Amino acid sequence: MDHIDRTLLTHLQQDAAQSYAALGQAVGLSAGAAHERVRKLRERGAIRRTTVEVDPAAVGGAVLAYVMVDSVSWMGDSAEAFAALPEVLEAHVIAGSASVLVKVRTATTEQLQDVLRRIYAIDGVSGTQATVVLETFFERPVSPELGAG
Amino acid sequence: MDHIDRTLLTHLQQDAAQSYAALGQAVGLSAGAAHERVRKLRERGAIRRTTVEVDPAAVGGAVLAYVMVDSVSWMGDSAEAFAALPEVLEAHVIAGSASVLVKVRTATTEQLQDVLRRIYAIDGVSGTQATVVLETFFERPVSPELGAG
DNA sequence: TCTGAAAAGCGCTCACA
DNA sequence: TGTGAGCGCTTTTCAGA
Repeated sequence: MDHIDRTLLTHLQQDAAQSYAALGQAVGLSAGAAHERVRKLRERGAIRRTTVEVDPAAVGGAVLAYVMVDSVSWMGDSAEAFAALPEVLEAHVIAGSASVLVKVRTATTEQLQDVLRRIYAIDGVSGTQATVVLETFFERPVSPELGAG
Repeated sequence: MDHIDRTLLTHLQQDAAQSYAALGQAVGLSAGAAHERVRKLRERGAIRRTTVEVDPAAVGGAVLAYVMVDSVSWMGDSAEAFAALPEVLEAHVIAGSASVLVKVRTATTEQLQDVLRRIYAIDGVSGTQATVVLETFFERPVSPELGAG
């Protein structure tokens, strides 16, 4: 994982549909060499998959909220319970008073309320504190340049 | 945006490198028709871009934290100040006592501390409350099937 | 809006350095 | 780990329905 690899990752994050010739030119390599490096980045798992970025508002996810989930028992193996709710995009075990932090997207605040009800129904959950987002400044992928430290 | 479009989006999220022939077969259309639908999804902005999913841990982002940022003044036009910090992956204006919620990834907790210092230096910021993630259950893209309501 | 086919471009693999 | 070239497949386009 050198500077060239990080630059390749940055360019692929911006546009994964570009040709290997263009990608190679951006880092001063031939198309074949760029292809080989990207193949290895996939092999190592640094690149997980090629995907498309979907506008949340276009598919019924205009309302964004973060929910602190309090519990009375250990939530360490409740991943599936949260994953079963399609509106829950992220679920993390956190340090602090609450035990799980989840990111939720719904079309309306009524649907958000329904998701909170379904979270509350999960075994061990004793309460929820929802924080509704009024405006999103930006959402962006992790910068490979952080690795340059 | 009908059922076919939502299915196309779901398949593209899973693998944007597959052929239009395979994509069309998944929804019962010819490659040409699938191509035309995807082209329109891009045109409308439902698909923002084709990208790669990068493993955060592979590029110096192993530590994840959410930070509530309190302020003494209106933070509505401080988007650039947060965007200038590469470790800040998301920044949202929120309802509630704090005024901005940010998602941060760093390699170490020492670097997280440094990011908090730089956030504190932003004009109007009066305090930060960081919540460190101990374990991530999952992080996934918005489900196009939400739109089926 | 779809199908089917033709043309142009690219991915992938190879021999070689 | 790199280059450059070839074959084969895919993207992209278009006429027709």
